Amino acid sequence: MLTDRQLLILRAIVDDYIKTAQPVGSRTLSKRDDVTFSSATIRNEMADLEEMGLIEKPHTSAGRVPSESGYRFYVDHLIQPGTLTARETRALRSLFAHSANENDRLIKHTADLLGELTHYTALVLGPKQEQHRLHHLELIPLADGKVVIVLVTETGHVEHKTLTLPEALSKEATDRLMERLNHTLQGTPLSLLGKRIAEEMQRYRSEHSEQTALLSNALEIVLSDQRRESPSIYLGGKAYMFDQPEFQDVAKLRPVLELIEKQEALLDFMTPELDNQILITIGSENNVDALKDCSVIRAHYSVDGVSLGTLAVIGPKRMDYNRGINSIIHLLQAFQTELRKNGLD
Amino acid sequence: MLTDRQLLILRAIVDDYIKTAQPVGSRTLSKRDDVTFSSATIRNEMADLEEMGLIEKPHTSAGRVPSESGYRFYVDHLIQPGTLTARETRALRSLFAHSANENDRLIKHTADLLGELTHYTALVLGPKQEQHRLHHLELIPLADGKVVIVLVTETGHVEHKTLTLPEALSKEATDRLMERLNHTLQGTPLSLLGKRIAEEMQRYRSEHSEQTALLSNALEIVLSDQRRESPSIYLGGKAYMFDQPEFQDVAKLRPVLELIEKQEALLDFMTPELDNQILITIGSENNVDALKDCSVIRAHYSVDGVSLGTLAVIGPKRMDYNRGINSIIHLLQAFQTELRKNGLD
DNA sequence: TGTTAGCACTCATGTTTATTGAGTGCTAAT
DNA sequence: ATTAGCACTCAATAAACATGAGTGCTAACA
Repeated sequence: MLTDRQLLILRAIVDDYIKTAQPVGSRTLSKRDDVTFSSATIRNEMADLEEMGLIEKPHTSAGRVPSESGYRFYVDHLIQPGTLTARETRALRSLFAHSANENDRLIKHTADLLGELTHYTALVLGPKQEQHRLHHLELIPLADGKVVIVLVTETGHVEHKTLTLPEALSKEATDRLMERLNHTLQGTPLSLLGKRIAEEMQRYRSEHSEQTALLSNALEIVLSDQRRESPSIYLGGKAYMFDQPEFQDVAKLRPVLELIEKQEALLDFMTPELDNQILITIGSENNVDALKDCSVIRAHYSVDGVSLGTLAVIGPKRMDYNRGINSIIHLLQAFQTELRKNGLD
Repeated sequence: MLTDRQLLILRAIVDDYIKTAQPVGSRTLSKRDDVTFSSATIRNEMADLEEMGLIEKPHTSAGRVPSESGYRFYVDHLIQPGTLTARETRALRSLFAHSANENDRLIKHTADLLGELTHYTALVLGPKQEQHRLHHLELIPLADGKVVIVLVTETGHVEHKTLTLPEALSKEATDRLMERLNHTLQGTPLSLLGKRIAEEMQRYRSEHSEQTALLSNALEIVLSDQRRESPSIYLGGKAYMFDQPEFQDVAKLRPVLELIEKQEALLDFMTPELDNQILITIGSENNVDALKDCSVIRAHYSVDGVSLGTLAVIGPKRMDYNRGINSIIHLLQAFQTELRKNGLD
């Protein structure tokens, strides 16, 4: 167990290092107002903290730097909540005021805002569409046997596909088919849509003419394909990565930026098993090599108890956890409110 | 006017520098197979070329490096066409084979492909939607007075907006309105849609009940807004930027990557006055500070004589112009063919 | 007269050597 | 238990030097 003084020193080291990115030495610390004891005492305590694995020195004659365990301890025990400044709260409110009632834009907006609040790169994982329920299917014929099929969910989410049919179809036949599909499938979650539509089509084909077989086939393929589309990830504040001193080296910067652009890779990362709390992972805890020098703060957002997606902030291990956590908490609130207002998507 | 020997030397310098990124000296050159004269002679010629402003030296005792004018001359006079390797052509064909018949994907795909071919970052400016003509409007009511309006163009392009109406509307009223709108507005270019719809609505409102005034108002706002959406830009091969030795310094890399993410900034850049040729701009010729160390190759693509958008490759001034130009030419062909097949978008 | 060998000169780059100073650990005195 | 004091370490910076790739110029050559 750590003594109060050790806690004070550890917190001071982490705080200082977060601010300056420079190893912090005993003399520097001894000059702080809240430190009443001498640098020699600090050195002794530091030696102990180092033995416990909470801090380390880059080399013999350098100051101390928090180790990963040090950050972990800091995050778990030493962070004092703190709040957003009035200005930030105002910014948050006014910025949301402008946001459209389309959820796509709202999400993009949220990502930007989170970046701006934290000065780190922000990620927002959009809601999985599998849970959405079908509201309406519309089939719109174009020239040349091409057909646009539009799918609207109960939440107002719209998807569309274009397909080309080898033969023209009679309007009556398609109308009949669509009416039937809409009738039978309304309310089906997108995740089941593929299967349901296959069943329905089989029944339909046995009852009806060969002509619509073509269409039904195409529909089946197209709509079951929808299901596979993974939710998208929105980025905000990408440029903040450039500001971090630890990423001034392109070799360090590159893997992070590359990972961030890779939707697939991020997907795993953004859908962690996660109690309804905020999850902070530090360096190697991320289990992703590209993020071994980064820390990530994640939180799920939900509406009416249904978890929909994830907010995340990504920065160097020497991240301002306080600010990150606070920003994400506040934004989470505002964002969820906004989402609920829009009708959940 | 340059002598043949000077041309040979200039070309050799540029070629060499493109390959190695190292200043090239007279001795190195004299060892090439196609050089029959001595390093001293080369030095004399180099002095002349330098006097003409075609090459320069980073410092007194370094080799020579092409100046911007040097690249310009090289591009204008010294490039020999060359072709893609068989493997590349095959890759190109097979990759397009997989591409969906949605133009969005086709374009994204093209951007990736262009990046892969050139090993530079590629940009594709999507077609302006202003020229598209309206094919169909569909209005789909959701719960809570929310309404999704879906717009389909003759080319199969789909846009949608969600709006919230303060009062519920009768099905008949909306059906009547939509039928009329579809009838009147079909074939209207999106660029004119805002105006047309305003006119039409005015007429309509005078004829019909107050109730639909709400809807028509909303529609007017929503649809005229569409017009403002600028065409999007697709990126491919972003990561190749990291490979360039000239961008190993974050300070150099940053402005370029930042610019590339900025849709608005790129828009100007991607819509240049451009004869139907390929346009190459080198360094300061780009008139964009962030690109002062870059060269850009651009080409418009068109279908049936209508210019639709732009392909571009962006790399260091020391870019492999040959490869860039060839790739863009071949891809341009393939892409346009594919687009025509899809029906122009 | 154009070409080339030769040579002095330049200057980025790399290596070695000192110098400095921020930091530590340990010990002895308080 | 705390702290002053001191010897020690080592990154960082600077200065001194060597190296070598490159140049420009001149004089000899074909």
